[in-house]
This record gives sequence, structure tokens and C-alpha cells, in this order.
Amino acid sequence: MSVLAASASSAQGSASAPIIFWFRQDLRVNDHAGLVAVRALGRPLIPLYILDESKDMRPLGGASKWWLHHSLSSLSRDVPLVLRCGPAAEVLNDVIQETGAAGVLWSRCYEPDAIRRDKVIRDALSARGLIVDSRNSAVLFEPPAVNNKAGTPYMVYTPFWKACLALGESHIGAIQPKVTHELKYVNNVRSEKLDDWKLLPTKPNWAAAFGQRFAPGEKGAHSLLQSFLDGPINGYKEARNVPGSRTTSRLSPHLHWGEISPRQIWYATRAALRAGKIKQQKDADHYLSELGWREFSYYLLFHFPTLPTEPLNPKFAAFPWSTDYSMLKRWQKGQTGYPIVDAAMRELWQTGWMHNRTRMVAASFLVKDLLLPWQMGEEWFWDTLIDADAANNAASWQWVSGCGHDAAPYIRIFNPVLQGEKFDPDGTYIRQFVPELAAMPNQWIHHPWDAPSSVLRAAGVELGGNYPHRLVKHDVAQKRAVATYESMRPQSQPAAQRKLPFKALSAAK
DNA sequence: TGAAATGTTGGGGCG
DNA sequence: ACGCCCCAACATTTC
Repeated sequence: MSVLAASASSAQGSASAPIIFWFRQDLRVNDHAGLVAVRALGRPLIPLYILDESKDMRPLGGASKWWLHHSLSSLSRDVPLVLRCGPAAEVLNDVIQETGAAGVLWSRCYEPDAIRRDKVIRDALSARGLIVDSRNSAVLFEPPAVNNKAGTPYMVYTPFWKACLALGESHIGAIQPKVTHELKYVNNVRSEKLDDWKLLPTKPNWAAAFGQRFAPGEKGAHSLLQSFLDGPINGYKEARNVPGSRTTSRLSPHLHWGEISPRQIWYATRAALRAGKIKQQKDADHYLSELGWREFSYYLLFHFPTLPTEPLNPKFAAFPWSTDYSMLKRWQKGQTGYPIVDAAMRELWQTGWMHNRTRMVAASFLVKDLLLPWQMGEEWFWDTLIDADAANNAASWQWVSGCGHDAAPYIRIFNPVLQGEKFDPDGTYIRQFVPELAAMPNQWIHHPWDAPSSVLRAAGVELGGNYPHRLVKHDVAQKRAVATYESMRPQSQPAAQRKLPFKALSAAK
């Protein structure tokens, strides 16, 4: 240690001292502003990934770990990645000590625990005279750049996204060149073995089917984007709602880990539109507006750091949630008796991913039909989704629950039968993930409890046997939800007063 | 990114 | 041929 430390301190001031790039949720080498900044410094690079499982960071979900393993494995084919585990501040100190590094660069994160951690690290390193620098790599529009006239955060998606679009492509900036082949690397830095981190499940290997659907890593992300823009984006505005079809881009996990940047998606989509590969502007606009929802989620999490756990609307703190957790288990296992909900939850369990339409249906069922707290759904999704993302997950659960940023003036309750009939009319999705219903005719597959017993028998379905009875009757549950939610609604007050709780919340931040 | 209730319209059956 | 009724399909309103 003493020899290393001595050489370290002498090298630290010199122009040849290496620089650490700390990879986090930017696991790519293209369009990477941080790596371009490393090139500008002209110093040898130590590409570092830290597995930080300390208590002040939210632990990764199981499915996220699976993805991370493969993503790191992919990234380490492009750069000689150094792997370390431990509290980030300590690991960075160790690597600086060992190598005499002149400083650390990273891409900014927007999760509250990451912001807190990064600020501590930034302050400590710069107090020691080390180089510290961070860039945006994760969003088109960083939260502080988007402001309304009143100086308070936007609380409704549409005006938010309009304000973003008004900032324009000059704000989004140009794609950054790939620079990894121009960099020199420090190649004798101690690294842990990825396999030793045991990020992959073993007994049982519940991720067995994940790899059939997804190819983690930067290359996988770009081939997915290209194949999406080569076809399925045409008709996207409507077809995106059909869970039994392959009509969404499925880029969410790649986006979460930064294997592809929203900027790359933005420009590729615009280019495809100009080239005539995308026939209708509305399909391109709608696809990009989905990136807008992601931006909005990051924006909300930035302005409201308690978003993952506390309802945005403070009235909901006193919501009389159910405590029947046996129902939670049935929901998690896809045993609710509602075919579209069960298909959704089993898709999640089997593939680590769930279609956007059925995320809304399944989430609405947990919160509105079962009256179970949305935080429990948020936690389950966090653990089981390969695209688990603190901002998207929290914002979406709050939207579904009606305690967040949904602009609708009514209580939005999804009817699982109607949603099934509307978006999975021939039962393709249900047949895929709820095989015990595969032989049910279209007419009954979304509500088998109404089917004549002869139909059930012919399809080999026994309600309460190989497929469960409904946990609740939706019409009854719907009325119960309306009655319960009614107590959360503001009494008939002037509109100006109704907005007060939100203003007070943002001012107090 | 909802659902149910209510309103409107237009075609076909039928006296 | 005409008016009336029924009702499906679609549109609008309401919560």
C-alpha cells in the first residue's frame, strides 16, 4: 500500500495521472458525453463500475440484477471495465489511492438517493483538489431546464411536454462521437469478477425465459431500435395498445441502463420520418411522446424526491387501504381470476417485462379493485421488471392510483373485461400466458365465469379448479372504489383553492 | 392512457 | 309508398 500510495501522490498532480470514469446508468460507448469529456482531458482512462449495496441506496430488484450482469458483460467488451463492489465513496477513494487518479467523471442520475450520494462525493473530491465533472446522458431535457411561468414545476404532462418541445433540438444537442478507440486505458487496475457478484439467479433460475425476449447491451438496443423503425412504428399510435402483438419498441430496459440514449432514439426517429420510412407523422410524434412520459417521470422525481413512497397528493396519506395481503399474493402470482390481469402478471414473472397497456390494467386492478396500496405494487414491479426504473415506476403507479399527476377530473377505473375485449379481442395474449384458458372461445375468454358450463367443460376449464374464481366482482369492487375515493376528492371548492395543496408542496421542497 | 349513461342517426321490418 | 318502431352503431356528456 505504501509503495502505491507514494507513487499515487506524486503522479496525482501530473498531466499523465489517469482519470476515472464512473459508469452507472450509462452503460454504452456511443453518444456518451462523459467519455468525450475524458478525451478532452487527454488522460488515460480507468472505466469503473461500482456495485453499491450500502443501506442508503435502494437495493436492485432481482430482474434488474439479471439485466445488469449481461449489460456489464457487454460493456466490458468495449472498454476494459474495472468492477468493484462497496460503498461508492470508499471504492472511489480506494481506486484513487491505488492508481493516483486525478479525478472522477460521471453521468448524472436523478434518483434522490443517487443525488445525495453524488453530492457528498463531489464535495469531498473537489475539496481535495481532484477533478470532478458530470454530464447529462440520460434525458433529453434535464429537469431544471423546464420551468413554467409561475416558477413551479409542471404537474400535468401535456403542458410539460409542450414546454420541452418548445426548447427544441438545439437544446437536445448533437449526438456525441464514439471516442473509445482514441482513449488510452490503465490496464493493471484490480477488478473483481462479474460472476462473483452472483447477479444471476440460480435456484431456481426464474430468468430462464428473459434471454429469449431480450438481448441486454448496447448492440441489442440498437438492433431493436432499427427493427422497430423499419416496420412496427407504422401504425404505432393504435397498435401500441395491443399486448398480444410486437408493436412496441421494448427499449425500456436498454433506456434504463443507458445502453441507448433518448437522444439517439429521438434523432433516429426524426430521420426515419424524413426518409419516408415512417409514413405518418402521428406515429412518430406518438412514439416520441412516450419518451416525453419518461422525461416527465424523471422531472417529477427530481422535484418530488419522495415520489416512490409518498403520494404526491397529500390527502392520500390517510387513504383507508385494504390490509388483505392474501389478495396481494394472488395478484403477484397471476391468480386473480381475471384473465387479462393474470396474463399480465404472468408475462411479468416469466419474461421480466409487461406490455404498457396491461401494466395499467393490472395496476388499476391492484389499487382500485383490491384497494391495496400502490406502494406494494411499486415494490413488486421494482423487483420483477427488467426495466425497473425509480422514476417511471413511481410516477406511473401514482398516476394509476389517482394520487399523482393524472389530469383527469374523475376517478379512472379500468374494467378488466372491457380492456381485454378491446385490446386483446381474439385472446392471443391471454392464450399465451394463461394456457389453461387457451381453448376458451373468444366470446368467453375475457369473462369465463359467464360462460355456459358446457363451454367451460369443452375448453377443459374448471373454475375454482385449474383456473381460479374471481377474487372480487368488478362491478362491486368498482362501486367500493368510487365510494372510498370519494372521500379523497376535494369538496366543491373554487378551482383556485383546489390547486393549493400542490403549490404548497412544491414551495416547501 | 376510462367507463357508463345519455343522445343521435339511419336502416330495415312491418303494418 | 309511407309512417312508425326498434335497435345497432356511433357520438356526446357526465362522473
